[in-house]
Formats: sequence, structure tokens, C-alpha cells
Amino acid sequence: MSDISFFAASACKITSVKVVTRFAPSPTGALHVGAARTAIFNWLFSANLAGDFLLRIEDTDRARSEERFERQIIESLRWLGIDWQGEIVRQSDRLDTYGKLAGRLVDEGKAYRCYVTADELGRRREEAREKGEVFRYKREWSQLGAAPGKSYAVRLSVLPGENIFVKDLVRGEIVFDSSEIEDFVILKADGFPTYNFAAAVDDAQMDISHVIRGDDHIINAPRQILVAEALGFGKPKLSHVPMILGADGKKLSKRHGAESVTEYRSRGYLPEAVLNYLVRLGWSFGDQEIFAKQELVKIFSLKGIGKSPSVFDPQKFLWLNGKYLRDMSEERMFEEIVSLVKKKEFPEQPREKLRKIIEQMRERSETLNGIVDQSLYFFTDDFEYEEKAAEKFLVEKNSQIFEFLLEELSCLEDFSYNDVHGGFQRVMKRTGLGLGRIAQPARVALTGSTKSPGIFDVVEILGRDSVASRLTRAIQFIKSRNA
RNA sequence: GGCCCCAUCGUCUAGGGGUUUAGGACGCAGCCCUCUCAAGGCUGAAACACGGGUUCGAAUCCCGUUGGGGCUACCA
Repeated sequence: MSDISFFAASACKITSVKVVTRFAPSPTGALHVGAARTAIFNWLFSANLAGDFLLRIEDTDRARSEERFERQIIESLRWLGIDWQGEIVRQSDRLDTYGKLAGRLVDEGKAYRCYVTADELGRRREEAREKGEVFRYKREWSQLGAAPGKSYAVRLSVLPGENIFVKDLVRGEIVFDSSEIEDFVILKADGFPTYNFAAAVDDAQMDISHVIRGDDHIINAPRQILVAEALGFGKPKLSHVPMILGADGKKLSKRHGAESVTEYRSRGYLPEAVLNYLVRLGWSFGDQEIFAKQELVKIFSLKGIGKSPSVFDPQKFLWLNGKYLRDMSEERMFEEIVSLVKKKEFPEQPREKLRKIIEQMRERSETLNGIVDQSLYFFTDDFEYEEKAAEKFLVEKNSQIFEFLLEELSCLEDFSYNDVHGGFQRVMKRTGLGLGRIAQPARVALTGSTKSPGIFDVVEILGRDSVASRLTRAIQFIKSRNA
């Protein structure tokens, strides 16, 4: 090894700039799962290297940006357990900076004022499209309609015939021909910067060292490089990660059902499951599927990021959520369910009863909501019988089973699981039937369904009174049906 | 159309020249457990897009074809 490379290697270590990443959503909607994954990757990457993770709100689209979306995005990030350092940077607060920088570029002859209106441009584009041609802005129109006081946009001069090299950490080098890039707008007529300008300026001024973002931005890379170069700014290292697609292979969108973190939250998904599922989409670590947050911070690296797009699989997501649901601590589960019960306006339950319901239902559900929704018969005596179930099990020949159960269960000492078990055994003896022949009709009488937790658990949870009234109801039902 | 990206089971993916009869996970099927449904355990079906190279040898490297996706805004 030569001295030079040794020096370079060690210098790199010592002076290596601190890793700074950012998440830069535009507040034009809720936090999309694709954007959430981008945030997770950036956050994990910087956390792994003991760097900073910053948050920047790209609200330069005046028509579509809304403050409520900003709040929603921030809330979603917090919910996911993603935290950032320092103040949130808001681009609308930095209009001055962009204006000055764009002015400087104009003064230096690297950019110019363009008086062609957006409408006119639209017309030209339309015209060209009709003729089957590709429209590209031509600089000679730049002074069209120029007049003092007239509004204009600022465009960056792009020299044609040059190669722009994008060094992508996950894809390698991508070359663009500058002739393909027109003199793009950096400052709109309303004084707001365009995305490519603001992003390049901010990344430099925020000392962003690494940008990890979706594949769909790869086309923007050469433009942002051009901006940084014109301004003499530094350039962050870029990594473009493959996009998340819907089952139809198209970019994930509203058409595919739930697409925002908020929606999954309200459907009863757990934040650690969302994080885990999303991180595994486009990133992997050998055969491992389940990752704790702290573990991810330790092991995450760009090496695990793949190149091909991934299809969002709701089924696997659901399975993962179920996994986490079964793992969740009792206390936290209890709190979540209590607030859900309240929200859904289900009747309030005694603490101990609810605890037992949860214990039984958590392994039969994939989401928090599922636990509550599938427990209706625990919450009220007033439930419907499933038609097929009633037809098969709420029949004359089972009447006696219900009568016996009523007798044996009513006189139990303390209605514990063991007591209930004993009660059923006595009914088995009296009828000469196996447990299966008794449990299934009982299940239907007690829950209206052929599916439920173990019958002794159901009986124990419901309690003496409720069981008695449900058995009576079943007996009545059979009678009235025969009448 | 142009530019750019991508290509292993249905899906997420491991594997990056010989260790591969291509591994894991979801889903699917079967079995076990069992009072039903789950959970859990076990077993099974299921993939290197195609064509050319390079090489003693290619899922792995190169080229092409095909297919998919993205961008093509005074949106981000």
C-alpha cells in the first residue's frame, strides 16, 4: 500500500464528515407508506452511523400544501417512533434565500428570466404532442413578453452536450446527457422555488451528507447536481431505492386500498409491525424477517437494499402484525383495547373480563381492531345467531344438552375454568355424549357462531348470569322454531 | 415517442462463477395438536423471463430481445 492511499484512507476516517440524512415530505397528503419507508431508511442509516436525521417540509407547492397534512405527517412519524434532530426546516420560511440565490445565478449569467407564461408553455406542449413531437423549451422565447413589472420565472442555463454523472450508492454510476435536460425553472413566477432548486439548495445548506430517496427521483438527480454546481455547493451522496408497487405492478396509490400510515394505524396495526414490514420491502438481512427497532439501528446498511421494485403484500403485512400482536405486553395491549372499546362505543367491560377476552382473542386476530370486532358476543347478550350455525346446532335434539348445561352450570361454586370443566363433564356423563357433541351446540348458543375460543374459556368469561340467559335464549329459540 | 431504472417461487427475498437436487418468509395444500376457530409444530406444491456470448463451468459476468416500472410541469 502506498503512502498516498494510506493517507487518503486515514484522512477519510478522521475528517469524514458527519453523516446527516433528511426526510423531506411535501405536505400534500397523509404520510404514504412509500414515503414512510424512505423516512425509515434515512433515519436508520444515520442512526447506524451515529449521524443526524433532519426533517424538512417541502411546502413550495402553494396550491396543494396544507398545514393539517404537515401535522399529520409529523404525528405519523412520531407514532412510528422516528425522531429527528433539531428544528424542522420549512421551505416556505426560506423564500428569501432561494430568491437571493436565484438572483445571484442570474447576475452570474448562469440563469435567466423567462417571460413565457406557464399557460403559453402548456399550449406549445399540447401543440407539439399533437404533432407527435417532443416539446423542449427553447431559450429564444425567454424574453417573449418581457416588460418592466411583468412576472417571470427564472430558468437555469443548461449547457448541452455534457455528461452528468450520478454516482448512486445502490446502483452505481448513471450517466445523463445534458442535451436531454431543458433549461428548467428554478424560481416560479410566484417567487417560490421549484423542487429541484430548493432541494439542492437545502441539502447543501443543511449539510446533508447522504440522500436516500425513491427511484422516481433518479431523473431529478442530474438537475439537482446542475444546481449545486452552478451555486458552487457541495453535493450529497445519492442512493435511490426501488419503489413500492401495488399488486397490479403500478406505483402504489389510493386505488390499492390503504396507503397511508394513518390508515393502517386506524385499522389496528402496530407501529413496530409497520416499521418492520416497510423496512423489509426493498431491504433484507439474510433470511431474517423479524427485527426489533434497536436491532435495526445496529445492523442497517445500504448493502441490504435491492434494486428491483417490490410489491406491497397486504397478507404478509397482516401476518407480521399478528406476530407483533401476540408478542405485545399485556399492559400495553390492555390500554390499546380499552381505548378502542371506548372509541367504538362498545359497552365498557370489567377489567378482569376484558383481560381474559384479550388473552383469548389476541391469537385469533391480526389487528387490534380485529380483537374488538370479533369479540362482540363477549360484550353483549344481544347478538345474532349465524344462520347456518343455528340451523345445524340449535335444533330439538340439542335442547336437552342446553337444559343439562343450564342445571349443571347454574349450581357451580365459583364458576372458575375448572368448575366449568367439571360441569361439562357431568353433562357428558348424563347424556353419554363426547365433548365435541356438547361443545359445538353450546358454542353456537353462547356466541352465535361455530368459531370461538375454547368453550370453557367462553363460559368462564361470560359468567354465570350471561351463560344462563344465553342457554335459555337458545332453548326458547328452538321451541319457537318448532312451533 | 424520448430518457432512465429494473428482472430468482403468486408475493417479499437469500444466493453475486463450481459449496445449489436454488435457501428462508407470506400465501396455498396436507398432517399433527384439538371441543370449533385460531395460535403453534411438521410436510408438500411452487422460481433463476428469453436468446446469444465469455468460461472447463453461469441464476451469478457481458450484449441483445422481451416484459415491467418511473420521469417527461412555473408538482414534489
